[in-house]
This record gives sequence, structure tokens and C-alpha cells, in this order.
Amino acid sequence: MLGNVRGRKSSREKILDAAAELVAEIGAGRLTLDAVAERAGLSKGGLLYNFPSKDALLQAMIQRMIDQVSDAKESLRAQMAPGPNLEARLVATTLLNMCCGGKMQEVATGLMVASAENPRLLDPVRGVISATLEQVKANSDDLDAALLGWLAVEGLSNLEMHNLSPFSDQDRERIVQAINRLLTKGIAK
Amino acid sequence: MLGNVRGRKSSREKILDAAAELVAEIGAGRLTLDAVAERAGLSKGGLLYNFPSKDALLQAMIQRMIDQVSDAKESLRAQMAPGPNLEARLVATTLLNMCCGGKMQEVATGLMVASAENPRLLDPVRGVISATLEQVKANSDDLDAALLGWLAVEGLSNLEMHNLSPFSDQDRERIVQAINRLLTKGIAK
DNA sequence: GTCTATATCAAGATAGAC
DNA sequence: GTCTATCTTGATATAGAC
Repeated sequence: MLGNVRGRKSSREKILDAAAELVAEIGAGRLTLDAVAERAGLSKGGLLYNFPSKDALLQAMIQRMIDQVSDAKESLRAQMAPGPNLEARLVATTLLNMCCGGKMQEVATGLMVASAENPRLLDPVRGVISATLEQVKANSDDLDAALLGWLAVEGLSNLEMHNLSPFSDQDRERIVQAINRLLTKGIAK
Repeated sequence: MLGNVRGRKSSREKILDAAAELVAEIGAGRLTLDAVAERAGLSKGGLLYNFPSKDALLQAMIQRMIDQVSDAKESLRAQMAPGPNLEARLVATTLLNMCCGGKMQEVATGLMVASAENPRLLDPVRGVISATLEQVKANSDDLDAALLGWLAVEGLSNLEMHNLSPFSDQDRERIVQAINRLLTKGIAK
């Protein structure tokens, strides 16, 4: 896992990059080991040395995705403006940033593959979401607003993940501002 | 299509039922024509007479799903309490009802299959979502609240679709009430 | 309109050389 | 650690009988 501070990417990482790209390009249901091997620049044998089965590859994709979101969230934590519903604003900002940057596509498609081929691969994701709920609950001044803001971000992310979003850039900007307003000011009484 | 007011279900419908059940049970990526045929009580040849390809079957699944949601929404319209953001409340109530009843599982998995195997199958869904946005925009007293409420419902539905929801029954009830409050009272100033 | 039988092919996985 | 070659399975789709 470690030991790659300098030097080129390990095969493992090249493979994971290739798989993520492919899922985004050709769809989750069409991800094959042949295609991943070709994209990563090695043979199917070499691929299967690194990941002994397709399930193992998918599992690693999911885990890397979780780690990326988690890292992004934690590095954002220091920069967040103080105020109410901190945890919910942190989650919201992280997800909204990743959607924009195109990184979310990878997240999305990883989820798709997983739940299509083997729903149990989503177990780690379940864990993260449960933990997030606990954190949001423990760190919210207005729980209703925090949960709604979080869910709205989830909804927007999901639409964008599947290329189903009907929103223009202006719409989206308006929505993001509305979410922030909800998280800082709450629902009307 | 018509001509089945009385009498037992057409083969077409038995097949679509079987496919929907199977996707919910074994996952989208494992839906095979053999399994559908067996569940529907006919042979693979008989299945392929009704739907000449797997894509045709998936397309019909998506379309039926869209029609079911649309029908549910329209039959709810008459019963909706008057008030602000009518269209958004209508969409929200429809989706939240379907989630609960388990019907949403079918919706979800239909989407999964589609986007996993052939993203273009989601084109009709894109159309519905765009149309919904237009209706919500045209019929909202508080557009920010309407969009946020809609997105929160989407977020909750999506989590439940993938069995990722971390919410207890109490949590969920609280969230549903908060969404209704948001849609009727808006965001705090 | 539904059946059986079969063609065809793609994909995951294994074995052993280098 | 990576390669080539091969095995095996399972799935879509076709052809033609009933």
C-alpha cells in the first residue's frame, strides 16, 4: 500500500485508474477485465495477479472512492466558516465540489457497478453513511435543516451522477445557494 | 396494448412483472432472459417473441415504470390539499409513497439495469425529469423551497432505492414532516 | 404464439512459461 | 510480477417444428 512516495504509480493504482475511467466511459455493466487490462497497459494475467477476481477489483474501487471523499471532507474541515450545522455544511460542500469537478462521475459509476453486480459490495458505503448521520446528528443546531440540506445534496448528486440533471448552470447555482441558506438559517417557522 | 380489460394478464405483462421482481431479488446485473422466462412461466423462445431483444425488454420496463409514477401522481392530484408549491408537494408525496410501498424498489432497479447496460435507455427518464422541472417552476410560490424539497425527496428515494438509507422509522417520519414544512413555509429569511 | 435445439460469443478464471 | 494460452460457463439470439 505504502512505499510509493516517489517513483511511478504502482500497477494497482494504474489498474484502479483505468477501471474508473472505463466505467465512466462505457458504463458499469460493460466493465470487463479485458478492457481494464488493456487500458491499464498490462495483460489480463497481470491484472489478475494484482486483483485475484473481479469482485476484488470492484471492492478496491469502492474503497478508494470512499477514501477520496473522506480525504476531501477532512481537508475542507479546516477551511469551513464557523456557524451552525457545521457537519452538514461540510458534507454538502464536499459532495457539491466533487460533482462539479467530474470526480463524482467516478463515485457514481463505482456505486452503479457495485450494486448491479453484487449489492454486498456496498456494505462499506452503508457504514460511511451511517457514520455521517451520527456526526450530523451530534453536530447540528437545527437537525431538520441539516438533514434536509444533506438530502438535497444527495438528490442533486444522484441526478448528476446519472446524467439526469435537468438544471442549467444558473439553476444549479441558485440551488447551491439555497442549500447554504437552509443550512445556516433553517426552515421558516 | 389494449384489449385486456377483462381476462388474465397478457404475456407481455407477466414478463414485465417477472423481470421487475427478479431485478429486485437478484440485482440488476444478474437479470438474464432465462431467469425472466422461467419466472414468467414460458420458454425463452416465447419471451423473445414478445420482446425481440433484451434491450427491448429493458426499454419496456423503463416505460412502464414511468407510466406508473405518472399515473400515481395524477390520481393524487385531486386529493392534494390546496396551498403553496402544489406541484412540488405532489411530486414529493408521490415519490415518498412509492418508496414506502416497496414499489420504488422496482423503479430503482429498473434505473439500475438501464444505466448499467445501456445509458441511452434512460433518455425517456430524462424527458420526464425535465418536464417535471418545468411544471415545478411554473407552479411554485417559493421556487427555492420547491426545488430543495424536490431534491431532498430525490435524495431520500435514492438512498432507499439502493438500501443505503441509515434512517430509522422515526428519522424518516421526521424528515417527511420537515419536507412538508419546507414546502409549505419556505426557508427562513 | 410458444416450444426445443442449437449457434455463437464474450467473459471470468486457471496453469504454467518466462 | 507479468505474459500467453486455454478452459469453462453462461448468456443472447436464431431457426424451424408444433
